[in-house]
Amino acid sequence: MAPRPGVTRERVIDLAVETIDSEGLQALSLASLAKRLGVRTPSLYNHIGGLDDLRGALRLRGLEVLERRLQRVTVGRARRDALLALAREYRAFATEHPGLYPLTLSAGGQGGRGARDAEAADEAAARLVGVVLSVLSGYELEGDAALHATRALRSSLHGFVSLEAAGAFGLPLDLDLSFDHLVELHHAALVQGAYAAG
Amino acid sequence: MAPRPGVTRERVIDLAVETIDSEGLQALSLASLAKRLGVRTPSLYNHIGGLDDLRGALRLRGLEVLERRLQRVTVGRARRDALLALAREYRAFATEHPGLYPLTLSAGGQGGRGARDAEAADEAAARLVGVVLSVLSGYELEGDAALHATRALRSSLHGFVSLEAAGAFGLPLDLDLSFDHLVELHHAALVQGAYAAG
DNA sequence: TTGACAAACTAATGAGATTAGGATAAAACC
DNA sequence: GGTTTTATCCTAATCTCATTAGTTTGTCAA
Repeated sequence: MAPRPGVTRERVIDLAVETIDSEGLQALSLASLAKRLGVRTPSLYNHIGGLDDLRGALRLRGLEVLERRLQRVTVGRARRDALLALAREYRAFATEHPGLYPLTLSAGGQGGRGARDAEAADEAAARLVGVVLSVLSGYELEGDAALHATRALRSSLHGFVSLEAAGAFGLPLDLDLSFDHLVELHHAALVQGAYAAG
Repeated sequence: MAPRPGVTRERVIDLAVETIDSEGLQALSLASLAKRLGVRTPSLYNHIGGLDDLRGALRLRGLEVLERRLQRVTVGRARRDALLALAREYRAFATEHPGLYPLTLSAGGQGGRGARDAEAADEAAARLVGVVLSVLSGYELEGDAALHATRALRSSLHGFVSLEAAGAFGLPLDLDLSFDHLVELHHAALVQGAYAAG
């Protein structure tokens, strides 16, 4: 299918993921990717539409992996069990992919080559929210309450892992414990119907 | 004090704040700042140590303003009153400063010209955490519980405003309501001593 | 008026993204 | 097997930007 079996879009993306997770988001450059792939920079344009397109592809990749992981750890579980599993897996993903994780929240791309990716990423993001909603459905919320609860949970999870990654939790206090406390807080609120009025 | 009253460090920083809040973080460049200041790019180096130094200065600026604002709205209030005021002001700051806000969480700088700024920023960040701790002190937590609660609250606040800024809350459901729900969740947990075991 | 100094300038370098156009190897086709 | 097609890769060039070096020039103070 492809003449001269060398670089492929997948290989570029794979290498980009490795790069940003080990060296940080700011270390992502077409020049360094090309060098590590043994190719000149402009050659990358045969596989990706440019840096923005690559970022869009990375966003899609991250969302797909995260959604799959959350899906996997929550099947067969419900309520507190499912909630804790989902939360811990979310944090694990962010910890293992410190570069990829923040890209999953970047804004969708514009037009051009990455339009398909942007659309697919939006769908993956919707499925991801769906997984969270499924977990919360075990608490039998009704109407808008489930949506408010989903937003609250996503906020707490994203906030915690972001602050953790930024090194914003300075004090020498167990982070795992803090995280579990945070999740328990949500569980308690869900059990006690804190969202009923909403 | 200064020959040729033209550009000053403060003016550069002020203009940088305007730029990132109106055009986004990625729009920050020495070239555009210099042009808007009516000066050649290298001249900026008489006032700032470079782009990294400028980012460090912006981080400091953001932390100082945020801390001052949170301080102001919580004096004379306690418990639920103080908590809600602090949370809303936090969100207001993030909304009014979509470019400056994320910089407040960036990692501290290294050496060189920005070392003083980095140190000052760390102190401002510590004061900011102090404000949150003060608000939570009204709930009479003891020991590590207060720290866990602070982390939980910061996580939720940062997460919400980040997701909001990223446009990650897609559904047409009132955001103000979701936010207040989230804050009430923390209030309820604090009142009910959810952190007692910690 | 003059000397000192900060602030501004020009010139140059280097990294990086991106585009245009030509060369080529591999696959597809006859 | 030879030919055509096509995707991949290349070189060359342009553009933007950050940064450094070295020089000029206002402005203030003595």
